[in-house]
Amino acid sequence: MLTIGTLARKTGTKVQTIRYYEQVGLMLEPDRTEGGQRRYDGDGLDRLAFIRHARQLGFTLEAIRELLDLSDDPEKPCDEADQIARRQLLQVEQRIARLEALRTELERMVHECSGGNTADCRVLEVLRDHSECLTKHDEIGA
Amino acid sequence: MLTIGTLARKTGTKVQTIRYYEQVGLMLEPDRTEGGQRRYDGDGLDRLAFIRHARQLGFTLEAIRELLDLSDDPEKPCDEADQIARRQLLQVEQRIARLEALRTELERMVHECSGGNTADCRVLEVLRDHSECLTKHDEIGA
DNA sequence: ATCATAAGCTATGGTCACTGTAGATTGGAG
DNA sequence: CTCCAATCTACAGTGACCATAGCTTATGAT
Repeated sequence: MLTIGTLARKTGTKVQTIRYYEQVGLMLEPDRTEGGQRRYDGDGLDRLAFIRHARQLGFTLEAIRELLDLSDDPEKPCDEADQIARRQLLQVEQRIARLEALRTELERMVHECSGGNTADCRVLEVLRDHSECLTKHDEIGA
Repeated sequence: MLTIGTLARKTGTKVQTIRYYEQVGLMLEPDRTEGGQRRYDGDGLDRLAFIRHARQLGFTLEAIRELLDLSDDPEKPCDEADQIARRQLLQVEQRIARLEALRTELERMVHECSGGNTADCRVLEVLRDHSECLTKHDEIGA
């Protein structure tokens, strides 16, 4: 039986985060000691590892919830899990594309800065005048 | 003189967002009509355009605050603005690197899914067992 | 001059995925 | 039995907004 702290260490998760996952229904309510402290078994560890791994791959908690539901029912067809992963892949690809446009723009800003004073700073100038941009970068929140 | 709604349309910003920028001190308090409605001039428009453009390039509001301060004082040396932009570039590059690792992993998951049922779904399997990963992807929040 | 209504106002709460804090309680080692 | 780290609950805060409620103002039509 693992304390929440041990579980946290084993999975690289903050203790509060585990409690948060329980609160939002991703982690199941574990057994408690007489005094009310959580004690986890192997299943709890597996489930948390699954959640953390999916988070590292950028899945939202909502997507992870779906994946866990699928995972709990081994008879269901695999399509849904596949769909979720494909959606995630698409999102990652879009993010990369947008970030690459930003990188280009930032590189241009930085390389053109010749080190005078802010009155003729290229960085500020580019920010002031969007029309100087070579790339499109229209959405906010990379 | 522009109403907040017109300013919003011209810059592709939500009205509430403009009021939020004012609240956190990024936008200066504009003149008001007798009835208390905000009226903006060209400076307000320029300032908002600057903010939005910087946001599109991924700068945080805190970084934008610094950039605006620099921009307001044309005598200051350019180094600081350059530093901020370089930091931003570095962050963007790191994000791209991490997202590319995720893309690789997700592609592998998706391509190996042969479409049975969830019991032997590769997507779920990979999520269950981190050791199957070929790439490192250790931080959360791409 | 009056009226309708679109657009503005403030204040507050919600989002996502946590993180941090305060103050009380528990568990295990010495 | 005492001590202290670890745990507990409950709540507030983060960033960068977005949405809502309930009210007031500005403007164009009559």
